[in-house]
Amino acid sequence: MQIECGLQRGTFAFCAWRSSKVYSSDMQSTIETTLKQDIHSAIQACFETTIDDLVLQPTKKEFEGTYTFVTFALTKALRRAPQQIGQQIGEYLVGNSSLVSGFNVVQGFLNLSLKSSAWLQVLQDIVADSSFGNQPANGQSVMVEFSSPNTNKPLHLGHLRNNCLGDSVARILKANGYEVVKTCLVNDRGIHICKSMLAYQKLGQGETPESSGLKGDHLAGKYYVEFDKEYKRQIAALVAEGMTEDAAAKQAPWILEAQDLLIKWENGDEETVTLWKKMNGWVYEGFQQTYDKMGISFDKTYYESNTYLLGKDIIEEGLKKGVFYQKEDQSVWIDLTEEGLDHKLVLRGNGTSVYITQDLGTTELKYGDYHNDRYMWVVGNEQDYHFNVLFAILKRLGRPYAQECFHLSYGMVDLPSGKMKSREGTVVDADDLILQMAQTAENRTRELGKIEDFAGDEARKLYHMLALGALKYFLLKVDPKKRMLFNPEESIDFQGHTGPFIQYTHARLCSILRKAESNGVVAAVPAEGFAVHSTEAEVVFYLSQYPARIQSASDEFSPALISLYAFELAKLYNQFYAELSIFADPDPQAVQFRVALSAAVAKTIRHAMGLLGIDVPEKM
RNA sequence: GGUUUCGUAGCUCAAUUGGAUAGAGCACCUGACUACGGAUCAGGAGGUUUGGGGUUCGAAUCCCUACGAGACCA
Repeated sequence: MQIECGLQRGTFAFCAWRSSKVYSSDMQSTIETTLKQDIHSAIQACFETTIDDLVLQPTKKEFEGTYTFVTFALTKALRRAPQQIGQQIGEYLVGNSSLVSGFNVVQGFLNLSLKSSAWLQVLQDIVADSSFGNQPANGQSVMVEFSSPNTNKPLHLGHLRNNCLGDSVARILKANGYEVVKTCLVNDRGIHICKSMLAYQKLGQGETPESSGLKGDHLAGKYYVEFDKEYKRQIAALVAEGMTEDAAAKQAPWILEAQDLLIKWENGDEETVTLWKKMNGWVYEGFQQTYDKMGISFDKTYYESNTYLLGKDIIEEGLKKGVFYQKEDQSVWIDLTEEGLDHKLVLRGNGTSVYITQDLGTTELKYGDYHNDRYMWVVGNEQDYHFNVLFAILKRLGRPYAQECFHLSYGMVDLPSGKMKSREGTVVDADDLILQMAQTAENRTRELGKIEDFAGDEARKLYHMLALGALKYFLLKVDPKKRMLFNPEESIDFQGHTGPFIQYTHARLCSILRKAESNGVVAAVPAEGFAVHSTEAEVVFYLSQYPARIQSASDEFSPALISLYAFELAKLYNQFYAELSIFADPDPQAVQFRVALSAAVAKTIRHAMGLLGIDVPEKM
């Protein structure tokens, strides 16, 4: 008899990559595997049956035990009460399992406690595993495209979320065995770029980053705002003369001039292209400074100015294949009603591209360059529809990579006043925010006065590390899919559920390890005959969950899972730290064990924070 | 108008994907040993999971509906 009690993963309509994932059991610790085998034996022995996929969950804190086996699902097939099933299995395990020391049954929940020897073995395995947290190469490669800024304005908080997510997901995939190519597609041409160019031509008077002291991207952004101001004035003036709002928006002198500039650029007009190059150069330099500060880099940068003409040949191909159809005005469309989408324009009647045309071409280009097995785009959820359309078209065209594309759609960062709008000046600037965070870190550190022995340069590095820790953690601890709120009035915290909390725990751990070294204590896990305290067992158990957590984070593309893990681990360790003395314990085995445990926690915290792109200090 | 996402403590977020008495942090109140770092720890208070129906052993989670918020498509 077979009983179904496994969990089925949800499926995602547009992503074979994701929907094909099944929770694998290969990431569980060896102790978990053994325990499951023992439960299987118990079920076999008690009820003469087997079950397919047996699920263990961590026991809730308010109950005694570490692992919980839920028996509700078995009641129908066994025709017994859930308590009775739990009781029988529990009794069998205590008598026959080498791991189980005790159990209790609450309704349909069988809570199991493990022997000290089991925990010693688990920690021993973790300590011995030099690649703990890293999987061997799985032979799959994935391209992660993220950041993708516009060169008409500086980066803001929304970009920071994007950057942190893309960077962290890339690290997580890598730890899970993927070969990762990080790419960035710079949106460096188009009407919005021409707007700042025009305003600069009109008002710039030769201003440069050097002459103004402004960072290049901020300088360009300033003229983008100037354009908008003047444009609005012109519209208002036309409306005052009796024109409708719509007509005025189309006929204001500056918008006409900007459009003219765009045509000149497309025709390669020398003066225009020179200005474009000059201003974009400033912006790239500014962006690079911000990326450097954040510790973010790319393996390959694509520029839209090189790719915006791509894709037209694919339209041609699609027409021949009958995937697209042409209207009388020569515009090209695709009917995606079967996929639950609309009719979608893929090429304008005058032969010019729309976004989707370019994306078709760029995706083809990326595939040609790298032949990755999988492609990910880290882009805000405002473009959900766009990506659904893009992937649907790729499938219709029969592209080999169509099934392997995934849009990592993340929620917007909102302000208390609502959405950030750069033209209305309601943005939180990335550079400002990083600077402000560093200042907070400095103030806080000075107050506490713990690093008086640091040289000036060393201290500055620490402030920066803490600032980025706080900022990145703030952005990564929330489920990527959900929108999140940032309140500039309440600056990002350094206490509680924060990056610095975890960084602090690491610093304190390092302090312990330094002391162990100076005391001549060697970290060691006793083989037998040492009673592991329940708080210690909790820490060991949590450590053992780490590989499975990385696997989930990789499957779900969610750094938030790693963030929460690091926080919980730090919190558990702090409890242990407050509860038990490490060096004052009379039992030398206890001292060695606790130092070994501390070393393992330090290593794991460092690794987990590393997956978030956050550095941890040895002192703070 | 059509499509779609969301609504959990005063605030910001969790909840092992349908499991136990819905958990953390912030803010608020009360405590912490000359043992290792108090950016810490222990405790208290705080909830009709937006309202209303339904599905079943069991719902914040799935279905229907009303209200509210966001996004996208012309």
